[in-house]
Amino acid sequence: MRADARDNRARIMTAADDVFGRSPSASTDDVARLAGVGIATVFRHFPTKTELLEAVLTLRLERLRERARELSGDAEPGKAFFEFFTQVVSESASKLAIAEALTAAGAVAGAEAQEAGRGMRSAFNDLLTAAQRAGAVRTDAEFPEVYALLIGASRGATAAKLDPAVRDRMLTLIYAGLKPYA
Amino acid sequence: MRADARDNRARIMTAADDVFGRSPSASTDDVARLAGVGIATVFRHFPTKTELLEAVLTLRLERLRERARELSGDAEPGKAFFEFFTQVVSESASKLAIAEALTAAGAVAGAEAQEAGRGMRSAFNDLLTAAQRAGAVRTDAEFPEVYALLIGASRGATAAKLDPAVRDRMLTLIYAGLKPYA
Amino acid sequence: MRADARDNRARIMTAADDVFGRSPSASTDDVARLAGVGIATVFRHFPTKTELLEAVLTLRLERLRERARELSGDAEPGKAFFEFFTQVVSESASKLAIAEALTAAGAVAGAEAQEAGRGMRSAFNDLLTAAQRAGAVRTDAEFPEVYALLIGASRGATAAKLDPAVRDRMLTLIYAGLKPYA
Amino acid sequence: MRADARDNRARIMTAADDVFGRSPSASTDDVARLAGVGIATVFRHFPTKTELLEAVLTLRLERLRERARELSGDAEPGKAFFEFFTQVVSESASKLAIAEALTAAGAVAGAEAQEAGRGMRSAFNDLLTAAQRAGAVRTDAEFPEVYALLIGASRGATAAKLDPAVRDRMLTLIYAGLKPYA
DNA sequence: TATGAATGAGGGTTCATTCAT
DNA sequence: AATGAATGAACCCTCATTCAT
Repeated sequence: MRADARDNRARIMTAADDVFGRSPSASTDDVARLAGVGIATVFRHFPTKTELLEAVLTLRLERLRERARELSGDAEPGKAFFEFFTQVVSESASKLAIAEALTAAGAVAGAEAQEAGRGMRSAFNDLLTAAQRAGAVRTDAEFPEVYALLIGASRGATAAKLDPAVRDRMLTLIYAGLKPYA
Repeated sequence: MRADARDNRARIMTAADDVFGRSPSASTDDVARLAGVGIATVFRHFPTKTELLEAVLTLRLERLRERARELSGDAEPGKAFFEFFTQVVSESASKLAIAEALTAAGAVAGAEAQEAGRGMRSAFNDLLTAAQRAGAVRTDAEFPEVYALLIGASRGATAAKLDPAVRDRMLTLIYAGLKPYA
Repeated sequence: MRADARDNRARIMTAADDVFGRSPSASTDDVARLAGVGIATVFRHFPTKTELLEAVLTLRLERLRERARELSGDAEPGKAFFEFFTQVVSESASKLAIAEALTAAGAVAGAEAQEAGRGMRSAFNDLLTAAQRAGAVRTDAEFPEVYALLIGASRGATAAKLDPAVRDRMLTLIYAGLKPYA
Repeated sequence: MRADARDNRARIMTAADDVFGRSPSASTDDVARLAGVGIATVFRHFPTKTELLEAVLTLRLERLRERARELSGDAEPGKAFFEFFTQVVSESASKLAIAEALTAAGAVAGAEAQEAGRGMRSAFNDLLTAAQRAGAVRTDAEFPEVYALLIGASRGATAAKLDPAVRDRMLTLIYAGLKPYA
């Protein structure tokens, strides 16, 4: 791939992340305009709008996976787990795409997106397990329901455009339910 | 209103609830086709697609309000509160429209929908307060964050098409956080 | 025809004259609403929108014919002719239907409308001939071009929403051309 | 602008001029079909039907302005004035769009169309003034009413689909009124 | 007879995708 | 490889006309 092509691809991804983060029903033209390229260029890189959306989701998932991995070496696994959870939900409030990405993580068609979803969930599972081992999260909580909670809290924050203070109190309630002896 | 018109209106509402319950971006044609009427008939009853959507949401909200009110006289307020919560989330899993209704409850333009939203939230607040008085829900949990939890759990269940067992375990975690001394 | 039916017919005609006088592209619903009847009643009386329009034109033409006939007995034929001309153009400025009627007078399909058109033109021709005999209008001006002038002045006044003062000065120019030795 | 785009734009304009010249209520589809392009292409060049109509009017007005300017250097200002007047009215008989353009010249929203309208009226005014200075047109006739006459004669000729001979005799009457000592 | 309801064809407009430069 | 232009299917909505009450 030529250098200018790689550049364009990156700019399209950035633009798409921004545009779809604001409004998932945005048009491909919007993306092209923000990226400063012609619309045909977008379709050259992503033959289908769906593929473009999947690429955005994949990027999001990979970033979340990275963050989870960074935190997984933390000395305080409980703090690491809750910090990750909080960050995801907080960002979801302003980035529709994150909540979409979390949801679609399992249902998406493309191979790359699936792999990214698996990786992200795996990293999140590591955080959870470590926190449980450290006694910071009750051990009878299994991964599927905790992940469902993460999705729910994210989508709830996104959809309702939640007041940050309310969002934090909601997280406090969730964390109370996740902690041992609760 | 004439009998046949009332019939058609009801059929359109039912069809719209079904169609938008599956996909909120469905077309008005889809609704008309499922209802078995011409598209102009839909527009005669609901001059705008927005008004049709709002009517569906309003109906949903009114049903939820009814259910909440029925439960509000229950002898065991704690049980009543959690039962309502569970029912809402369970149904949301198969009916997008419910989650949409919960979210839109405050943001919707139409007067009727707004009133229905207020009524539903008020009835849910009554359930919450009674449960708190009965010692079944911690008293430092205030309405906004509990409602946010309800929305989040509903949207999460909807979006992820959650396995029912997982959904129940997720609710268990949420309830653990809502109960006193948790 | 029953008495109530005759009443309704008259009310529909009045409403149509008003509505189409303002906007020739108005809908049949507008007419029905202003007339205070159901839309089906309009179509019972006038099976086609075209027929309704023709009825309105016919009425207009008949009124113009009446006015021309009233003036045809006037002691001063010249004054009568110019008065009629001025009245028609003045009213056209606020009633689109008049200009339409004049234009359509010859091109309309319905038998009644054709008859009304012939009657109106005939009465106008009488006014013209009398004025010419009285020496108030040049005798080499024949009916077709004088009628064309009437149509033109009417449509011009209508279309341009002419300032009344300008409209009068325009008529002065036209009359200067119509008078003998001019 | 690319060559093919410029070609298509020209073909759309030509088609629109033709179609709207026959019937101002024609559909955008009609224009596209006659132009031999897809309907979306029409909307790409003219985002709104109104803008397309205005473009057609603007073109007409500019052509009239050009013709007026060409004639304004004529050695016989009187002949030039009447020739322009006659040409406009003659063409209007077969091109609705010209009469529409004349009428809309002052009432149109778009900046270009307004400018074209001003330019055309200004050029016509020059012709008039020169003709008056040369003693070919009475000096007490001011621009507004002469312009109103032009509009009226055009619309009259258009609407009535006037026989050319009658049209010419109508113009003779009008010119008689415009000449001095009349 | 009068009415409101129902209808389908059509209108303007948008958008994902393909084509030509 | 990059671009702007072209496309047709689909969407929301309106209206003259027909049907059922």
